[in-house]
Amino acid sequence: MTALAAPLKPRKSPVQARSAVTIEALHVAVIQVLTREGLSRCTTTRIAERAGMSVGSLYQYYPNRDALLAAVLEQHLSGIADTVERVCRDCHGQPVGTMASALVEGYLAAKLRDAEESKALYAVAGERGGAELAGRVYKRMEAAITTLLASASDARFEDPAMTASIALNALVGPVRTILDGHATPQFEARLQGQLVLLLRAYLRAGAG
Amino acid sequence: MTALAAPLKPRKSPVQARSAVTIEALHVAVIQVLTREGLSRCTTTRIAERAGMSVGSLYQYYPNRDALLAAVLEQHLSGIADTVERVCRDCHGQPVGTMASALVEGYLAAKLRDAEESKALYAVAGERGGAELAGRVYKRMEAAITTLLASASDARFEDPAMTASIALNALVGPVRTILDGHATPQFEARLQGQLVLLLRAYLRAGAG
Amino acid sequence: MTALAAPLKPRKSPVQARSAVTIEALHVAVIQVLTREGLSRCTTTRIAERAGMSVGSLYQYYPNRDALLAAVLEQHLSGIADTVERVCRDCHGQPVGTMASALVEGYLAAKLRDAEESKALYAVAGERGGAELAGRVYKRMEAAITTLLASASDARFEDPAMTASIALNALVGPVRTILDGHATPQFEARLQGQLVLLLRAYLRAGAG
Amino acid sequence: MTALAAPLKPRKSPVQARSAVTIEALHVAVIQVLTREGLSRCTTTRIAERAGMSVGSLYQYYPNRDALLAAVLEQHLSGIADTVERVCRDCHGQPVGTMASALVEGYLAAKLRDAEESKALYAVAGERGGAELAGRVYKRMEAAITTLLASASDARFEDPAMTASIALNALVGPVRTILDGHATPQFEARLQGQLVLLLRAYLRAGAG
DNA sequence: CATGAATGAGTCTTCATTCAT
DNA sequence: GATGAATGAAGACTCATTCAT
Repeated sequence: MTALAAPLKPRKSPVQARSAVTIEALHVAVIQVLTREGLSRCTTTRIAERAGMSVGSLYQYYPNRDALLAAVLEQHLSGIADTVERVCRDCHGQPVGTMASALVEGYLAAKLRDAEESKALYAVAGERGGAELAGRVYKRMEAAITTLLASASDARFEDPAMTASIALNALVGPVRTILDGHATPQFEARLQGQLVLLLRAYLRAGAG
Repeated sequence: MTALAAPLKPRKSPVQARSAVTIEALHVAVIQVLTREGLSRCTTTRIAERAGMSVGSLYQYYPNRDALLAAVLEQHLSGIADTVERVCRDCHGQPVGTMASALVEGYLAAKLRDAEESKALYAVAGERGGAELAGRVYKRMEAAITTLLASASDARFEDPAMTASIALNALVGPVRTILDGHATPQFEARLQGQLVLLLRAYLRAGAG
Repeated sequence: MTALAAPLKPRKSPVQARSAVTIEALHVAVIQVLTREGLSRCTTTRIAERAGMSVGSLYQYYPNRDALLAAVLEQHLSGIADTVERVCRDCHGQPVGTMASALVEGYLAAKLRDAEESKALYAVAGERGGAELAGRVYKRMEAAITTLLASASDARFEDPAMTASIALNALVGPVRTILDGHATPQFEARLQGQLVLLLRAYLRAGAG
Repeated sequence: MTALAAPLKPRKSPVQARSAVTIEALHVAVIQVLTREGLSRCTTTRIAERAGMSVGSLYQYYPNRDALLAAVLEQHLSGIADTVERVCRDCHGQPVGTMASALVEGYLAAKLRDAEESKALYAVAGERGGAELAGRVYKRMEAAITTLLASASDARFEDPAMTASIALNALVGPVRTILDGHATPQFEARLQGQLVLLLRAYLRAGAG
């Protein structure tokens, strides 16, 4: 996966219903193979097999393995970013305490909804092109949070972009720890509360 | 890298000076090849070549490629953990504000000292066994920080382990963002200050 | 192209105008794809696409890829042979000097009229069955020239067939050199004159 | 074989005796597979199998299939060119009649010595890069013949290069006809005599 | 009849690992 | 102990051909 970022889009636009179904089957298969076999054993043959089609068909929809993996990763990350953006719109103009809890809840919910998927895709994101792709999506979230913070009813930030970036990235670590399975049940149970605590404290401290 | 977690230790104990030197050369070579070629092109032949020895010799020291990669990853993460543990010993009994800044400084310094190495190894850590290995090392750091927090002169934590874990993981995300290169120069410049802010605010908020 | 020599003829007799048009479109497409992509990338899908039809339709007209390529090659070579035969008829009974210049002019004109086509088809002719096909067509030309030589008004050949064959094949090499592009502009410019010189000299020398 | 001309040389210099033997085995195998199966079925697997080694070994000596085919073609053509050059040196300063017969004899002998090999390689020479390679070697022969003609004791050529080129290429066609098998036994038997006749007539006619 | 998605055998190429020297 | 040639399984990708729509 040297050029994961290259051709991200399916070859055929899923105009026909069948295409959409096939593409979805491929994405699901990727997650499954990734989960069961790991990235290095996530081969086109195995993906196609699990998706119930031939390798040839896979290549009818994606120009190469990397494009497929990238598409799956992008779909996943876009979903997370969509959630964060929606949360940001909903909290616009609220006090920072509300923002903090809404962000934590939204991000956590989005990431944990398909925990398997989230976990499986960390490996893909770690590859060359995956990091760039992830970077682009993170920028979207950062921008949304920046706008959000600037609208806070009870605080004023000197450098909202910086604060937004730190805030977002501070959520990433702990959530990944859970997904990677290095967390005790306790940790998991109390995570959301602690993250709200963390974010509120930081936002309040960071406000002028 | 199907069994990254398997045999971590070199076959030979580095009793002889030559072994230690050879092993070190291999580790350095791994980082270089990883950086220049990426994980998928980080082959045993290339590693051996860059380390100035034959593939055969490589297999004298490690039973297989995964063991070598795992050893390099472990060495790297152990180094980070050592730093964190030292910092924790040094700050024992201090106020939380001091602890926060010391932890941030120590962790950042350790990770950014060999930024190339840190970055290169993310891919290795993403592989099957890498996550578990990373998890084990993180436990060490978590334990050290837990002990540290419990010794704070100006605070008392209800669940120091939980707080330690969140605190540590909150550092991970932002640092990775820098290493992945998705950070603006501004971000990088002000990172340490913001992380100290973040950690202090969280620790104070989390203290009973 | 394992069995290039196999079924040469289209499945449908071009009774219907549409068939003839479609077949012609396919032949043109073959030349274009061959020129732009080379033999190994001259696939049925690409041919059909360029001919403005589906692969399925292509198989309505030819039983397989090799049959199509063979048909195109045969059409091309037949055209050359037709020209040579016509020239031979036109010069019947003339002196050898006239024959030589007419043959050279006719062959050169036919081959260079569609230089791209001629050039593209060398690769096809090089394949297994292509050589046999080419051999058959050359026999036609050889026969025509043999008859021609036997009718010469100013010469008598001991073995006209032999002389015809050598004469014909002596033209082939130089013309191919031009088409392959290894010829200087000078060469090209003076080629016809030299070939006439060559042929006249040989025919006169070969005449009893 | 899109880039047949690319890396022509073996990866390892055949310093060790074993290398030379292995390389020779590969070259022989290429000719055999080419002869028995045709160019399109001349795969790396089949070549290696016939050479009595594994595919991996093949790739230890050549970076890819095209490089191997190109090397075989070049070796063959170089041999022909060597012969022609030697003949040209030997006849330097002789009368054109002598030159003509020596050239014909030399070229024919060289090409027919390993008729199978010569025949098999026509297909390779037809490929993209093969034509260029062949072009380069032909230039060598052309140059040698040009020098030869300029030294003729009994003739003076206005444009020896042009004459050399036509003369050389006029040999190519008839010889190929034999090798392709489209020749009657008669043709073959009398070929040399006729070619000498052809060349002598042309050279004498072309001399000022 | 036309279409073009699906198939899967077959290609080239790479690489971890072994073992004779 | 060191070396590096040999191995061959496995991966990514292509393409001729078929057949359901």
